[in-house]
Order: sequence, then structure tokens, then C-alpha cells
Amino acid sequence: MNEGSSRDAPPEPGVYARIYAAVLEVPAGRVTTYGRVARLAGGCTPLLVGFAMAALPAGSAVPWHRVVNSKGAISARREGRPDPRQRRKLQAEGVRFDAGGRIDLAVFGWPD
DNA sequence: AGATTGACTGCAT
DNA sequence: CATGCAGCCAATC
Repeated sequence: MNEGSSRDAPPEPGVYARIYAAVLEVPAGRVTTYGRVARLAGGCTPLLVGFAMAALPAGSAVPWHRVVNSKGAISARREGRPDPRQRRKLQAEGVRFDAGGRIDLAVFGWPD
């Protein structure tokens, strides 16, 4: 179970762990923004939050789908196209989208 | 070690 | 309200 000969990951909670912890604090049926997570994580930028989400492995316990941009919309991935699974999971949790595909942060935004 | 990119944000135009 | 630019931290080349 060695991680490999490469540099092992930090044994103690780092920026990534804080970001994941902040996202885990988001209750179902609510959404938060990258900037908010970055602020809760402390000392990191929204861009880094997105970077951390991209590094999430499949099956992770982190509700990455509850993280949207400040516009309340789902951000596009490297592919240049948002992941349809994200919107699908949010709708399954009761989050509603408007005609523009945006979420009302005043209602579903967290913290309230 | 420097340059570039990235699931972003806020302000100015 | 749409577009452009700069700031930001970390990872990758």
C-alpha cells in the first residue's frame, strides 16, 4: 500500500482536506459556491477548490455536485461542457433550476 | 526554478 | 445584462 515511489501525499490535513471537509458540511438539497468553500477552507482560492473537485476520485463521499459557481450555475469542465450528472443529482435532491439553468442561491444557497 | 493552466470571483467598461 | 482583465494558490510541464 505504498503510494508509490513518488512524493507521498501530506499525512496531515492540507488544503484539499479542508476543502473536502467544507463540501461535506453542505446538507442535501442545498448548494454552495467555490468561493464560499474556499473561504470556509481558508487561505485558498475558488480556483483551487475547482482543482480539488477535479481531483476527486469516483465514489468519493464528497458531494462535489453541490458545488456551483457564484452565478448559481454549473461550471463547465475541462471538456468545455458541464457534467450532466451534477444537475441530475441536484434535481434529485430537490434543487430547482430556472430557465437559464441557474440555481437561486437565495433559496438553495448554503449557508443560508 | 520559471511559465502556464485551471470545475473561479469581483470590478470596471 | 454581456464582456474583459487582474488576482489568486497549487499542480504540471
